[in-house]
Amino acid sequence: MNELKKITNLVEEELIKFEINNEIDARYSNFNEDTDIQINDLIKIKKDKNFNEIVNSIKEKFRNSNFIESFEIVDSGFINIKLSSTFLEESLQNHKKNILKKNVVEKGTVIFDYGGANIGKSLHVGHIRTLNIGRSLANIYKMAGYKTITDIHFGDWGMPLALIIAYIEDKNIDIETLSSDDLEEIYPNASSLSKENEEFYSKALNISKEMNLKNEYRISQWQKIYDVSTKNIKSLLSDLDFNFDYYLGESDVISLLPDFINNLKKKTLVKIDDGALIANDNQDPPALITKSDGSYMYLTTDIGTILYREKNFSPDYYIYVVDQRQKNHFKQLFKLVDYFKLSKSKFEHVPFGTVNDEKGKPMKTRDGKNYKLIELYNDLINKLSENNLDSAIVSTLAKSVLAYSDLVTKRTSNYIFDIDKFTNVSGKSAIFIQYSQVRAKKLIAQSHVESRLSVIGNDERKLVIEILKFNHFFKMALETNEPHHLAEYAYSLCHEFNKFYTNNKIFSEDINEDLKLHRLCIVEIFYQTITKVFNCLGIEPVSEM
RNA sequence: GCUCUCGUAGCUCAAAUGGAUAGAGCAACAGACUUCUAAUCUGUAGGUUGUAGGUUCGAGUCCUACCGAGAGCGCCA
Repeated sequence: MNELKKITNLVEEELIKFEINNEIDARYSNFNEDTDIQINDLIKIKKDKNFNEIVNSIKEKFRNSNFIESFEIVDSGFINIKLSSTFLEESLQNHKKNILKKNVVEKGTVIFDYGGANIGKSLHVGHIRTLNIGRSLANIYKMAGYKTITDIHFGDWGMPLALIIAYIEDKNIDIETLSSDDLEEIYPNASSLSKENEEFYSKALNISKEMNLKNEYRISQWQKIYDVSTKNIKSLLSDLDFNFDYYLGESDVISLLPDFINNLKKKTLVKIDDGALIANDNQDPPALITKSDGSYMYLTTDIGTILYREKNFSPDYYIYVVDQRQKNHFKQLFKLVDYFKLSKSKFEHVPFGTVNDEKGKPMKTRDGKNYKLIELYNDLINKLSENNLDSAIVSTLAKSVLAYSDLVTKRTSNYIFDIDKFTNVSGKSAIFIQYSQVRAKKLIAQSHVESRLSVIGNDERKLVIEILKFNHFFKMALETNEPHHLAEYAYSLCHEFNKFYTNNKIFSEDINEDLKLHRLCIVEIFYQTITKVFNCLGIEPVSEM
């Protein structure tokens, strides 16, 4: 339960006496020095004939509450409350229990589709959004009590693969000795060739069709490309701590499609239009199920994926962490889920903005190619290596920068990627929160006696209140699918801790034993909380720095 | 042309689903290390929240119009 509910209950109980059933909301506030929380809802009943009586009744209640140290009810109707030490202590103890609780599955199953990796294409800076947001949300949902399943959903079928095969044949490239670096060069070349050379394009179209018909030779070519590319992508993702429960792809679901499509035809849920098969549900633009040559498209494989997931996972909730430019695609897909009766589960597209360069265009390097994820990672390693640290710690720090610098920005904004800001080691950064966490860890390690909480004084209360805000931001991140709320919170929590650290010594001669153990207890709870936040964000705390 | 998203400090971004005085970081300037890690902390300066209206006790947030930016609109994914 939200600890502030104790306060709002007091107000609600009084209102009920006057037959008012409004739900009261309390929020943390920095209105002034004497205000920890504010309640705004009284304004709504200001016209009530008993208003003055209600106010007096609430005042009386507050005076008798040991949760409230002081309060005021101003004329405009705001209630400003300073919380008592008793309240803070109790809440902090509850918070600690809550945070140390193991994840228990008590809600439904949610499947996360994120990562956006495509066979034959290198992971580039644009991929960090789906990877970070997806991983973070999966962690958050897990903590919230859901069973989570993560699936990268490889783009490993259709025209891109056909283009690669066509190009390999066209240029007589030896498929047996193909490397992933070769593939990364081949795809852009094949793609541009298909745009200028019609003959090449129709060749690829034909290969795509042959793949769908399970032509043995094509499948064997496909398999070789698939093996080389997925091995490379998986290993990079694993190095960067992006691990999935499943590495399934479009290719895993196509076998489910022929029967399904035949069934749709029988039920006349689809019809031929301009030679192509479209859904018969009058969507505008129409939902294209197969091309006029019968081969599958984006929607087709996504439908197949739902069939697969229903059969193998039966999730209650589907979350797709995919670029917001594909909004219409998901709108169509979700309409088809109902129209074709694919599933009764909840479907949600969690869109995000593009990562742009300083001119506002999607991120590229100077020569016009994509800035690869591995390059960014190496650049970070180089930058952080300047301080003589163990290489394992440097790589963990680099990975935390990769996550944090991306996750501080609201999901939907198209943000401008700036390497200097991204790798910033002071201010609001991964390095800052890692440093704070290390400081706390070091303090805890120095103590050999069990800490214990006592009266929360003025020196500790700001930090304590900041710690208590965890619930709010966690819930906010969960409800809006926005990890940045927790990333912002990580900064303000650490900032509050660093202030505390600077101004209040613990292992100092003038600090008595009680106060020492009391402060250590708060530091411990800070540490447990920030560790939890790290976990939510997909960041691993370093041991030292 | 239609649809969607966005416009906040010099720059990059927040802002509790409508609350009081719009906050951070960077950059600038000024301070704090004989004291648990200064990758830290403190202070100064910086704003008519694109413009004009509207809704109400109250608007960065909701509505309308306009200006500006970006994205998407049938056989790519």
